[in-house]
Amino acid sequence: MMGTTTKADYYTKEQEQIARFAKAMGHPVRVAILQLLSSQACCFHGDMAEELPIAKSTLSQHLNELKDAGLIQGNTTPPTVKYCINRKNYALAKKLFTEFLT
Amino acid sequence: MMGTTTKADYYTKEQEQIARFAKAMGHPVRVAILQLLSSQACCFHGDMAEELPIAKSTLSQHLNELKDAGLIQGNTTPPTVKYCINRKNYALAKKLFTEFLT
DNA sequence: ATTATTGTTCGTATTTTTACGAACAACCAA
DNA sequence: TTGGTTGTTCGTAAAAATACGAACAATAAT
Repeated sequence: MMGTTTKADYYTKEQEQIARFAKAMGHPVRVAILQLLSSQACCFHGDMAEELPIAKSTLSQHLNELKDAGLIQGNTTPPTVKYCINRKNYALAKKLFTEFLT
Repeated sequence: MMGTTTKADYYTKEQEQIARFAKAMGHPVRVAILQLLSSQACCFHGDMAEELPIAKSTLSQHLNELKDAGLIQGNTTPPTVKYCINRKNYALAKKLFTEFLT
């Protein structure tokens, strides 16, 4: 099917990337998580579970979305998991948003 | 029910606001719309409908979400509608994101 | 070997998002 | 009045997001 333009490739990589970061930040609990991680070097899942008004299984889902978007990274040392901001992508997000919102 | 903490008021206003802006930007087509509006002073619905790979009714929905989030504003002069960036909130979003992503 | 701790995965339910075409409303032109 | 243009609203369908508790896995401690 050469020459067709599907919806998958209509948008630029940059548009997709901005949307991806933005979507990950598009829920208050994920904003709260990022702020927690950003203020304190790193954080254990359990510490966050205590702070936040959601079930631990729900927290896992949100952490996965942030991880999939590249905004955080998790370090498993069973039975605990330590999460940190992915500084490289965090900086990229800042750059993209700053340019975008001009 | 004094003294209860519902989910509605767990998050700070700032967290809610960041999430709101981010959510609005969390779809490639809405990123594309904002870029269109940002580059050319303003834009008519119809012009965007031609550029974008979605039905006009779908475009209306996306424009409404951006409007509800406060990122754009629409000026109706029937039968056309002219949309513009809401510069005040655009700047607010930039400020919030920049601080947040530090 | 049992038990306790931590976090993920599974199953499920509810809500929200995304998308489309058809129908409609509002205005201008013939 | 009859069309023509523009954009919204309606009805609907399909997909994704959100949330929870129960069950599970992996390790450390007793």
